[in-house]
Amino acid sequence: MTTAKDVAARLGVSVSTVGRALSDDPRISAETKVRVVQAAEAMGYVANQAARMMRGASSDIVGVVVPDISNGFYATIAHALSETLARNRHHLMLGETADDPSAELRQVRGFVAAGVAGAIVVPTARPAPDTVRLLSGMPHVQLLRNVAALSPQWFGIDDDRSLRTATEHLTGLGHRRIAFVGGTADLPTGAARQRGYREALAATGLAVDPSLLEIGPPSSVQHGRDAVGRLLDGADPPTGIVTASVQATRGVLEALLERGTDVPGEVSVVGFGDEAGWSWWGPGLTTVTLPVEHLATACALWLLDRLSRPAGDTAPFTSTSPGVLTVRGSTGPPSHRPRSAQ
Amino acid sequence: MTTAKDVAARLGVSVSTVGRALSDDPRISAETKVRVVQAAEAMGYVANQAARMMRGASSDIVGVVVPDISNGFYATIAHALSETLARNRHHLMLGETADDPSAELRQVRGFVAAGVAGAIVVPTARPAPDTVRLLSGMPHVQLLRNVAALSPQWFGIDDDRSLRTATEHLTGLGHRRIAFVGGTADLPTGAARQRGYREALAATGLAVDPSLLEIGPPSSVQHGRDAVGRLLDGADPPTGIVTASVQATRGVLEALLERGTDVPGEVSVVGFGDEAGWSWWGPGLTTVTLPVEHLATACALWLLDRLSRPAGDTAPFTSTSPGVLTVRGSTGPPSHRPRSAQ
DNA sequence: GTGAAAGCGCTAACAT
DNA sequence: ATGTTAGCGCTTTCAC
Repeated sequence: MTTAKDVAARLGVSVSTVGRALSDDPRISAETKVRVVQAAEAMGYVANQAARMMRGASSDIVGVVVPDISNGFYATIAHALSETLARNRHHLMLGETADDPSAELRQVRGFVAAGVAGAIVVPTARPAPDTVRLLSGMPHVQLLRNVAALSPQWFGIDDDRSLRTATEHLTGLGHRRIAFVGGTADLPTGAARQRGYREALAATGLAVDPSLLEIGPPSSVQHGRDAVGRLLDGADPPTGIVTASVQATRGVLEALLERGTDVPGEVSVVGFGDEAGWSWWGPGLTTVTLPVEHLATACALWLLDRLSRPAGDTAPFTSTSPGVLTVRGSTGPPSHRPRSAQ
Repeated sequence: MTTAKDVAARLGVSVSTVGRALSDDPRISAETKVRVVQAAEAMGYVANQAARMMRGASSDIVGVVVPDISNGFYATIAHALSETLARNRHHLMLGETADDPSAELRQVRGFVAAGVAGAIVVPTARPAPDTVRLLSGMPHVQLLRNVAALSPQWFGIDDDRSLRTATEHLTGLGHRRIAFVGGTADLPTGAARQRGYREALAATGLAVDPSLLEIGPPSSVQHGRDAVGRLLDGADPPTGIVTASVQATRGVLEALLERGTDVPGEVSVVGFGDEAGWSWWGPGLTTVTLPVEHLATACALWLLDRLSRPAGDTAPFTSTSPGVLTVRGSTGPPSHRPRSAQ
């Protein structure tokens, strides 16, 4: 690996001259600068970041933690982050947690060891104390999920409003038995989405029927699948379903397709997020489209800005963007089948 | 930040004693070890990784370069890599190239600067000379794509056979006008896939009709969309289409849906890869399912093994896995519409 | 305008 | 069994 010393030797100058020329120091003559830059280029010189960091410089690496990169939702986010970071001459270290706090801790430990400049985190429901401590030692932002133990900087979806929008779409169509399929209230996102659902029902004077509340683990396709079975095979099935996570939506869609359920004839469905293929699922999925790319980009830009500032500049900051309802074919008025109750 | 020096000073021993005690050196007395370990713990000492790396220690970071992480295909790969690396106590630095050699170079420069232990690369068609040189300086493997300039270690799909399988499925059903929609032969993968298509046609004694060859940029959804228009609006449209990349498939599916084309009545389609939702696209997409996860896992394991070996152990190694045909509803016998030619 | 030298924190070869 | 010293590659005084 070529070092500054090698470049200096080749040109018959000192290492300090090389260093200064490459950092565009005003004291170096234009001619020398050109010579040095060309030689460095020709020799494939890349400054050793470890050596720089020993001199107190912070790296140009930003750590990013997501639950699961194979989830299209997080893949989109990672892409937006990666692009924004790259455009600003930064690099990305990626860690997956699978929603496991100990995996999260391992990843954050890796960030510290690598000396990342900062971190962007989609945290697990309850990060380990060590995770919290390590993250406190570096600039970081929370993305999507917001846990109180971490920094008060957060970029997220307006989860409450998104689910209210979804649910109101169904109440507006005349539905009165609307099921909710989503994650636990452990996660602030889960709690907010449930709240939106409840608010929308309350606004129409509807009570929440506990048998229509299908609460499962954070990001579980399986839970979505199982919920469909329980709901539609129940004594008094819903005429509408709102889902509250991308994975739950996925499961619900798959299960409905397998059962050959008539959508929206037998049941209307409003999804959460908009993944590849959802527009051509059955009659086309009516869904709450989330501005994930903008969100991720804004988040990355905020962190980059934060990194360029002197330390300690940490005013609480929160940014939420609402989802937008995209109406396709999976929702319609409830059918009036004979019903014992009601 | 407490350093080994601080710990040494507190205990009145030398820095080397501290270093040795913490690395469990057999020459240090048990009693001293305990004292040092306790003091280090109490003072919150964490070894400076940058300093270690300057001493030649390699990091536990593996660089991964993919064209585009928002592409579900690569997201799946990144997930498999991340999981395998994490299980082996390694971390992942992710770079996207967007198939641009200069972006690729920037990412690889980042890897070098960060002192990654090795790299897993899905290379662009023509990596920059600098990219090649930098990668030569570290253990690396090619994934999916295989360019001659880089190391002879490669894990990929048997592209030739996969496309032959896809094409033979259509010839077997009686199709004689089969279009190919895929990327240029610039990329070895593109070339091999075209070859498979040609071989399958040749096996049935069919000539390649240049007007049915829709060759476009590497990973372009748009090209897939445009190709459908040109093919179906042409004078003598095909009765079958095989696609040769995930993105091309995506484009073809979208375009067919928009046109409202009858599949497989008007045209049969065999896809490449199997993304979320393809099973419920129209009549269900018949496609060549690729063993990407196994491939990525094997690739990561190989690199990890390579990293644990003494340097120079670099026998050429190639592993290819074939795709498997999954038959769904998008393929059937050609319909016999009146035709001027033939 | 440029060179020489110190030092960041660590480890390993070389003393005791 | 422990201490001393050199040096990794870089930046940054301090000299000239």
